[in-house]
Amino acid sequence: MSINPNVAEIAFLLGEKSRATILISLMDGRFHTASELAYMAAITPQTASFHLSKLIEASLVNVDKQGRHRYYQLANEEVARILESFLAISPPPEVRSLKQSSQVKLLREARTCYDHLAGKLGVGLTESMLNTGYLEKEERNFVVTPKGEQFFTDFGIDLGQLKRKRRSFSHACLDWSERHHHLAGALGNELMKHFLDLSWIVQVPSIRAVKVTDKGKVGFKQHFNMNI
Amino acid sequence: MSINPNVAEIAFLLGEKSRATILISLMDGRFHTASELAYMAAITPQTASFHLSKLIEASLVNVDKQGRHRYYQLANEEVARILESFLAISPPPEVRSLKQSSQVKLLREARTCYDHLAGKLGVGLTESMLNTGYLEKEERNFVVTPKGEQFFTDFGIDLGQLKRKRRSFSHACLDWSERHHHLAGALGNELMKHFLDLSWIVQVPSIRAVKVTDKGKVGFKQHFNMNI
DNA sequence: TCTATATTTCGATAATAATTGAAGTGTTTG
DNA sequence: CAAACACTTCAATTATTATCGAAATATAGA
Repeated sequence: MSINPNVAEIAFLLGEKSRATILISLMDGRFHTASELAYMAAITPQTASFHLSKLIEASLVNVDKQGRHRYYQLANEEVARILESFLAISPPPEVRSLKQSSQVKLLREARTCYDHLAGKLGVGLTESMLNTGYLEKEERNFVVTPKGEQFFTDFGIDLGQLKRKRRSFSHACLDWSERHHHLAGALGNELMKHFLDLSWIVQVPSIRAVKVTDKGKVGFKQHFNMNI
Repeated sequence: MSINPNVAEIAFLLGEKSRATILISLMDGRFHTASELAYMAAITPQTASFHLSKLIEASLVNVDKQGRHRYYQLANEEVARILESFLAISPPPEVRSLKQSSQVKLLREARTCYDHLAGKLGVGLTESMLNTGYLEKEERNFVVTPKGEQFFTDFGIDLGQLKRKRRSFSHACLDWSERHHHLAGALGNELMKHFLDLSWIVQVPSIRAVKVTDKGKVGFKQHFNMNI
């Protein structure tokens, strides 16, 4: 019984914190840019690039070049399954299961995804804006309707300035817990920053969860017709 | 979703060739000594000890101290399952499946286990010696009967010298392919060396398999009443 | 073309880990 | 008890590898 080299190779690649974080980040099925992945793993883009090249070499990850962006994703279903089995293998420590499960609950409820809102809150917000006709979905992006432009301006968001930024203005981001798209990009980022400024949401320390304040509950109801 | 540190930790431990070899060697369910494991992984006992202490710390492996020996085994069923799933994850390359399966067949037939015979040949030989009354099983050991002493002496094996050796004389070893015990220890080793000297068996290069020669077929039939 | 941005490559450094010789601990055996 | 043995611990060495600053490349948009 000789060991299949793949076992050790895959295990080796997973056995490094930064790479494990990158791979698990990619498990949401979305494409991610190298910078996003670097941010998530708390390393510099250079280091992320170094790790990504290793992952590509091992056929665990693919790149999709689009202009100056490079979108990374897991190479195929099997890789995702392998990673899933890894996660399944090491369940959260039993002792802290109460705290742990409440953390997962919080994350499902509302969290940051890179620099915008995700979870029930993020998806609900996006759907609300689609329903009220502020946004329209168009392939991988959301576009702001004239009605939306009026709304965002009244709400205190300078769309002109955002559009001038070199990053994606408003792309759709698939939510791992909700399995629906939510708003990402500069607009998604600006909205979240605005909610923080308005104290509608506060960040939960140490995890990526956010919480809606009482003030936020009123605000989301009034401006977005959402019941939190 | 924060990453469970266990994922990276377990993967890290598996991602090293020597440790992977040790772990997979332990998958046969038997206890192994540090020296055996070092031998299998082709490293020095010091290095094996170093790796084993890491594996113990991570609760993947247990030790059972018995006198000056320390018997290592997988910590529990779950660890075995995890390893199994790893092996399942990376099946042998399809292209070589024919060669691969014939190698496994060879190993099941007859192989070396550390320094004695295992597989069908090893188990069959042991059962033959039990049936003819040369050996008797006694817990984890085999004992040589008076009839057996006569036989081994006639066969050209100096039992006195073997008993004077500081290693286990004749313990029972569980066979992973046959799920039966076979003879290990100094006597098992001496028998195998004797078979090699007599050209009853030859080693198959690069894998741990051995092959019974035509001369061996006659010999095993004549002296051990075995049909190969 | 120039600038901002995203990413990679290069080079150097720091950190980490595997390996082994030598020495030490504890155990069995004659 | 002394010698052989199984194994570990220590210490030093040698890879290996992760990391990041600096510079290069490539692209999009003004």
